[in-house]
Amino acid sequence: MNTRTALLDSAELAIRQRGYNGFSFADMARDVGIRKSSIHHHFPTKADLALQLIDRYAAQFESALSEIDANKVAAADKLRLYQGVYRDALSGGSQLCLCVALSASRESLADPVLTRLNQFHENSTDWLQRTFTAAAQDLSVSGLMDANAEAHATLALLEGAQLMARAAANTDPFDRATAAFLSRLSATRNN
Amino acid sequence: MNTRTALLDSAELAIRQRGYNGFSFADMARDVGIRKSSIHHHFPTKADLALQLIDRYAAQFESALSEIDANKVAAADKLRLYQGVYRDALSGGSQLCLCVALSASRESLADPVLTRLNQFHENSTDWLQRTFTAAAQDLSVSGLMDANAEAHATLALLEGAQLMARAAANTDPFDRATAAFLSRLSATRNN
DNA sequence: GTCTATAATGGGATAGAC
DNA sequence: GTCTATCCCATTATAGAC
Repeated sequence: MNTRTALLDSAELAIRQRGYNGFSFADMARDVGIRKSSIHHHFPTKADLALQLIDRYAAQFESALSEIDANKVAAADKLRLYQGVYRDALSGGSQLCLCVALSASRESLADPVLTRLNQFHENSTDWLQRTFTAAAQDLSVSGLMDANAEAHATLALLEGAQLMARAAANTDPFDRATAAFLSRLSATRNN
Repeated sequence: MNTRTALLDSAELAIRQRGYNGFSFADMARDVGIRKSSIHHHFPTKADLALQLIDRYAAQFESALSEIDANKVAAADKLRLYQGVYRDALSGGSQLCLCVALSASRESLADPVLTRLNQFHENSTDWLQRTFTAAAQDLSVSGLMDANAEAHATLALLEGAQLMARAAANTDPFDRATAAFLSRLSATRNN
């Protein structure tokens, strides 16, 4: 495999498991099997690496959302899949999704990284708002409020639930926190 | 003022603004006006300091909840006050409440600190569950689901909303994320 | 209780050979 | 692209004088 890709993979896993401050060039070098000074050839600074990491992640996430949208299913089904993405990312409570991990490490991030992070959050709430607006049409979600409020609440709920589960090193808090949300989604329906 | 108290205050503010890794003995020493080696007289290690900090915080929080309970108001009013605690702690987006800041810095915490943190989360969900159970009696909250699920969802929502707002350095995401929650609470009623 | 002085460690980054 | 060697900095922590 590409050394550059191996470095990105190592960094992403470390950040998701131990946070931005828990990832160091020394650790990555040991992981990949090169010396730490060699990393600077691929990524001049730590901020450069973080920037490319979040860009790669955002692209993957966008494509995951497109895939969800490609299926012509009810809005409730899309929201169920969206919750599943966050639940899967937890890996049983051992890691966060990259965006939550970076949000939690805000104080250590360079400005350009912070900008991309907020862009990521905006893209997420935009997609959620569109989906909740669709739900108001297909009536697949119960107790609907304003779509913008629902979108922000859903993102906060899922990110907060990840944080709780990671603190407890257990999926349980995530499942409890999202149970009420899931129960508002109507049963799957192949329209 | 007590040097010990001044050190705790300085540490708490630093952690809430910049995270657990953004607080150092050097910074505290400058804040308080002593040399950093003198800090070890009051707190042998950084973990000792963190432990005493979270204990102090948990005691303050418990007393705030008792004060909320002391007023014989509807459950919805108590939940509104609870949301207000988290909103006020944000200080316009410049800091988190200590428990969220520590949750976000999980990877750097010593085991005893992590234990207290999870204890704090349990106390919080217990109080919320009792309050949602009361809401099922006084009918002051609309769209009620299972009290345990509501409790975990509310804590995750508030902590996640703080995280979003801190990332954006703005209260706005917090207000949007909690708007739907607030709208479920019936208007104030002096019973 | 506070000071000076000093470990001991680990972090990101650079220069220059190969 | 990767290496060795080195730099510079910040961090927590300790010893011992006052």
